[in-house]
Amino acid sequence: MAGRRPTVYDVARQAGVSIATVSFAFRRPAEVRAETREAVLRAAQEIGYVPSASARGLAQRRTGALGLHSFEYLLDRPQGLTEGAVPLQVADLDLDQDVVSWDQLGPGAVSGPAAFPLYVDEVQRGFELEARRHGRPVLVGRSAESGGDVTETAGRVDGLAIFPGRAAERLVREVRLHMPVVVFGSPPDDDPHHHVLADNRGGARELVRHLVTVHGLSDLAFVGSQAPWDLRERFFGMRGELEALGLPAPDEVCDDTDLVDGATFDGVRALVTSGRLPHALVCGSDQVALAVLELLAREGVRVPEDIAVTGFDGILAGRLGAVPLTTVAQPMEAMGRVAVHLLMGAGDEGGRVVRLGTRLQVRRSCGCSRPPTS
Amino acid sequence: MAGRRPTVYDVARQAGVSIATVSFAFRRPAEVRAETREAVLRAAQEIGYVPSASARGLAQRRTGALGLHSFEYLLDRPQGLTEGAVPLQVADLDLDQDVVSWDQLGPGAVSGPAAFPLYVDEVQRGFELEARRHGRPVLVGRSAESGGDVTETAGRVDGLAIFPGRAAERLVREVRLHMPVVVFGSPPDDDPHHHVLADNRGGARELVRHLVTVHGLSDLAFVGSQAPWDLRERFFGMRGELEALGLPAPDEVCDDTDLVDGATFDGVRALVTSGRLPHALVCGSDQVALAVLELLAREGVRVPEDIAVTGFDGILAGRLGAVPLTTVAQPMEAMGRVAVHLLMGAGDEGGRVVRLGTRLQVRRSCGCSRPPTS
DNA sequence: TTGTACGCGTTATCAT
DNA sequence: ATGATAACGCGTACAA
Repeated sequence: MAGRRPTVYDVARQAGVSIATVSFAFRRPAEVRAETREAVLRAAQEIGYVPSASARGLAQRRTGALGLHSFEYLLDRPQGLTEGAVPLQVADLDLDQDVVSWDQLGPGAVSGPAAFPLYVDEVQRGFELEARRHGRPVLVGRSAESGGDVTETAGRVDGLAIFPGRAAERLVREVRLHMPVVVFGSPPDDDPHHHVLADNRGGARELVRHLVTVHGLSDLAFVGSQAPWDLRERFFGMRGELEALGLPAPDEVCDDTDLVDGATFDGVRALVTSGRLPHALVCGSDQVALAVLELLAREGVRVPEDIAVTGFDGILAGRLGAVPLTTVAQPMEAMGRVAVHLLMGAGDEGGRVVRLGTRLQVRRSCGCSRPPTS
Repeated sequence: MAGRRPTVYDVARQAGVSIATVSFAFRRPAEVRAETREAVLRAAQEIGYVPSASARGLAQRRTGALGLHSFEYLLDRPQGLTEGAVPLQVADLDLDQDVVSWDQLGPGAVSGPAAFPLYVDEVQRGFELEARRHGRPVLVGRSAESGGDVTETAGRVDGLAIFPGRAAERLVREVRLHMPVVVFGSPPDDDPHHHVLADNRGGARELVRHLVTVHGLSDLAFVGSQAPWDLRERFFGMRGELEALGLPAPDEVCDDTDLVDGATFDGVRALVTSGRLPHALVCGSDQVALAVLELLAREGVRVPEDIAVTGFDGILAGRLGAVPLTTVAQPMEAMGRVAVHLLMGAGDEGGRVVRLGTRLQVRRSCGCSRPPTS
């Protein structure tokens, strides 16, 4: 199994031909005599020859793969955002036993439904499916927030899609890659990249309209950091719709918690303690909303009876809790597919901006008892 | 953005040094004078230099990446197994609009919860997380059942994990790759590969014990193709436990439907039509069980009142249906992590076999009303 | 149809 | 500390 990997030279020698013939036998089978081709393929099979993508990529100046790189900050949390279970440490296991029992694995044996699949994962699925349709392997790279190793991923692919994460927007703008690049959910600047994003403002407006006109709620508060561009957009959308409906709109978010380690939600806590709850907490993302739901449950605040809570994204976890989450769904799989489509599009130089529509997903947390759509 | 990718030569010229110095500046920063290093890095940044993984891989004889290849047969089904919604066709979209509305995207806008994440996806997540921990990018390759392009993936990585899928077991046994290989859920043959699998027999036995001793069910029928090795193991486990409990065990499965296009479940249908239902349908996998649940619902058979139904795997979709599925959970994330661990293990030549324990997941479909565990 | 020879961009081994 | 140069394995133009 180990040992040096066989090369065309080995195959050529084995088959009694030249390396060019070996290459031809693989790349243009039609242009080589049948029996030579057979001999070559058999020789290759026998010695376990696998063409080196490195050498091929070098010769052709293209790797053939597409890349997806995400800057993540909270990964590797088996049970979800707020519960801090420790991920499985494989090195600590004794793998030589007959059976490694479930109990030895601990909570990291399976990915908790609150931790997977998140937004990134669902977009990634679309990316993988569309790449497969084009016969392209996908290289998945992930790095900690603002880590510089995008280049590690970029060096391996012909085109790259990037999740800028929470604070890496600037980094992305400065990156100057000589290949097509798609950036998800970041501001459509005058950079040379393609942008794929959801209609954040439109989605937020539709959500607010629902809360106001269907449920008669008027005092809405926004929860979520304003650092990421897309969350800012959602806040603006909320304000815009409130104003359009002739209601007062808050100037500031009521809580700018970012979902880093030990998210405290001081703003929300303050509201709860003061006893002066708004009618609804409009959260910047599902992950924020789920954490807020957990907090409220601990504090004895009932949702939706005492207060409505909404999210944004449409991740699966929002359906699973005790209180199913009303949210604005993004077309996540579609976003991944569109990214691949753009990366494969040869001619189009410039940075195209593709904005995809959202869909209001009404569930229980806004006060709807029998949701029209699941 | 386009144009030739800059190389070390370009950087060298720009910085007024030799290519060796450029290489050193990146790889052994300590061994180069501070100001030259600065100059080099600045030059690289300016012209957008990204090291070519192909060239590096060629020179070092290793790519640095790990691969995960799956042979799949049913992919790209946005809404799940039995409903045949068409996946999104990106090419048909007009991406130049202001906003591409949700309705134009159709059902393929998001991955249906019955289609994602499936078994493979959850294992893949563990694989990605563990690979990230080791600083390794992951190459995801997928091919249609029995497609030969494993080599496409293998040529790009230093180690490869393979899902042999439903019928590609033989293919995997014949593959002779000169790198560490992990095979998921296939028989631990005398091949040179590592094997990572769940305790299929043990899990099935625990499940059957529950059905018999807790619910008093004695007439159990197995549903699922016996082509895949792991499903055979589960059937054997069921028979073994029945015999151990002094009950008659069926010689054959009652339905050997494989989940290919238009899975018909003739065996199950026959049972329903005949009106002589067994006490329980023990399904070979969650996906089979979910399809069976759907079929029974259409036929007006109530679960668990008229018949119990169980699955195997523990995928998320099993929790989401109208009748939450009792199943045997595999430690999917852990399996992916262990695979990476084995691939990174340098010395160990031979094929190790790691068998991970399962856990009975009791929900409603077996007749339990208040499940002890969720 | 098949063989020879060069280039792809990087690393690493020498000299200097 | 830095520069010249030889691999690395494959594709391909060109020669035979």
